[in-house]
Amino acid sequence: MPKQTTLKDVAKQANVSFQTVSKVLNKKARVSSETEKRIFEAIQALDYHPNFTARSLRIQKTYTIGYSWRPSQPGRYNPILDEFLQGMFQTAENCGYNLLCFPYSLDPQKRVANYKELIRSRRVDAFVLSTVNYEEPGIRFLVDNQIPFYAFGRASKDQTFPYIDVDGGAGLQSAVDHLVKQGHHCIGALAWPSDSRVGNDRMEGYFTQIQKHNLPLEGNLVFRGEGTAAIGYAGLEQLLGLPADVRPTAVVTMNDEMAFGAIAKLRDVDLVPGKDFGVVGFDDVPAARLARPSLSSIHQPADRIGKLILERLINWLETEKYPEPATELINPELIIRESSQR
Amino acid sequence: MPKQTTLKDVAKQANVSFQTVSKVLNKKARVSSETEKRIFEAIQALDYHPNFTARSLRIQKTYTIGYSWRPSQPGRYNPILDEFLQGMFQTAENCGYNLLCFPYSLDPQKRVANYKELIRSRRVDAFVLSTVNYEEPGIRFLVDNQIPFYAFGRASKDQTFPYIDVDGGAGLQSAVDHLVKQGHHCIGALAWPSDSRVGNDRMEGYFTQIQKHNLPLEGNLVFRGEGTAAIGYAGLEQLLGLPADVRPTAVVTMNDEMAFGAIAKLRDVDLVPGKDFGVVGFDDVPAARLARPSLSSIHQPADRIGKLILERLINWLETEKYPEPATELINPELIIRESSQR
DNA sequence: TTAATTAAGGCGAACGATCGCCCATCAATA
DNA sequence: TATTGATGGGCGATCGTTCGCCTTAATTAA
Repeated sequence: MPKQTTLKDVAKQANVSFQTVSKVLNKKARVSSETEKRIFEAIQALDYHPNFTARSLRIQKTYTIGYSWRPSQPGRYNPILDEFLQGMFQTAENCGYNLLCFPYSLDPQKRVANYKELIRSRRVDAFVLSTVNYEEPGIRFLVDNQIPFYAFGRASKDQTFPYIDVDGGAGLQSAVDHLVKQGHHCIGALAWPSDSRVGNDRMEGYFTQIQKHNLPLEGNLVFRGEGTAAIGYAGLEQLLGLPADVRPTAVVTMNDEMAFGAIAKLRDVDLVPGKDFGVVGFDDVPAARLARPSLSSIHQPADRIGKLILERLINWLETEKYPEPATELINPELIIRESSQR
Repeated sequence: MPKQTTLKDVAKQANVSFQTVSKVLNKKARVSSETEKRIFEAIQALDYHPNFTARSLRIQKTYTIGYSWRPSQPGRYNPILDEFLQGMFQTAENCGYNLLCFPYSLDPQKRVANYKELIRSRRVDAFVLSTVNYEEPGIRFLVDNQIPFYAFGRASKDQTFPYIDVDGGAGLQSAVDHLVKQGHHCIGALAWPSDSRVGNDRMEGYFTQIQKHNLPLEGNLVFRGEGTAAIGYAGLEQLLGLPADVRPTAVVTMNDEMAFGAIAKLRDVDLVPGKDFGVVGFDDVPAARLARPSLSSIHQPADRIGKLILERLINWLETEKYPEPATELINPELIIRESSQR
């Protein structure tokens, strides 16, 4: 590792004090345009890059934001991770910030310890959180200690903190509307277990819109389970087993995997997806577009959300003013494809 | 942001000089067990966490490793990103390191500028690279400037640098072996364009093993295109259109998407995947296990590779000895499922 | 008895930047 | 002539560590 060129080297070359060079770089100096020119030439000639660590120490800011997320289970995958991360990176770089990524512990207490260590050791200025469920001890810790952070997603309603979330409920409303327009009068749902905060937000939109259209809303129109293709398959099997007068002719689902499972079941009983039975997924995974029939699905603009979260968070850090409004909901977009059209 | 507790606070409480506290923490002191106890009690009581920035500045090390990767194209996804990242995070944390992630510019020159800025400003000590194709200017820059880095993947053969890669060729060899065992005597391939380094490494294994088994190896048994389901579909269509005496009864593919496309084609012409025509994918995406028929595929241990790369890189940084051996190949595992069994 | 060694810990300097205060010089004003 | 104000830039202090050298007292070896 070669020795670094420092302010002092530049100063010597330009024949000024090193503090003056610093001031010129930070535009805090009153210097003659002539010396300024000399300084910039020296910087060019020596290929000077300011030492970030030294700057951080003096300024007491790291320009670094911490992020960790729950790893996807083996055999599953996170459909928006890459896009979300890239969105954040972009904004971070534009604003002179960096993202520090660290492992997500499955033990909530250890998670809190992680946040604490990173913030107390001044490795990061703030955090981004995601995969927030109802009770996240990390959130309480951050709020209590007034540590700036933004979440992708809500928690329980009594916890207030800055977040941006996808309005999953609105997404499901538009899905129901769309299916109604396609002529469906009985619409089921393949949902997540009722301890899922994200799932419940989405289902609220389903319930609202079903009622609005005066459609049947019996308990057994909603099948709950984890979001796998197998559960989707089993769920549709059960819905198709209902008596003809209460049997749905379409389903909304909490993710595309369940939707694909449902379509597999339709095939097995010789029903044509779209024509005979409508299916709408959630996430708009790449396979949704490529599948045959292609899958209608609700798309989350992960890239935009990543950018937005970082903009808001950085603005908070720079102005030191708590964001207002602190919470925002982003409308997802229903992408209509073959699986829901007659 | 509350004021930080520093070494001096601890020292005052323990009634020693702050440098002594530092020495105790770094196990570089000879102190009586009694004062040592006092110091640790003070640390506990004040909840002291060493300031990482100050430490970095003094030590001239950041304990931070930079990583950026090519974002997945819209409508596609990176099947091993999450696992690879988590593997790296884990090892990094265990060794007291952190990962700094930054955007990947599509402009190679800007990529080099990015590396340079991060290393010259002393924000990171080293880099991890991935998605390396034949000619990566970033690699030349890092090698020329003797900046420590490890790559996930090889480049052209005349560039020597430390990397770990999946032995894709070995993966394809085992796939061919497996298909031969299933009784196939003519095996095609759905490959990537021939400017893909990763693709060519894999195909080499195919060619080798086809020759070893004395199977036909005509040019038109290999169909090339980007790794999408549509290309897989089109590719298989062409292979099935060959005269009966040179028509393959199985294919290996460069990724699972192409394999799924191929299976879709088989369905359309009423061939039963596995029984009538063998298909082996690559990547072992989650959907491979869940699809019907389930897809045989070649699995890359991304988690293990992430861990390994960081172990090697950190070892290099700590010992300051160029890794030996500098390059390693990891055998992927062929997961046999329905799509390749009769 | 004296010199040499060891234990325990103090202290100044340095890492590379930023910040605020100070001091010349010179022209304009009272 | 003395005062004011602006311009251009120097300089000490500081952020929180670590490192190496030094001091003092006690212990051991010669």
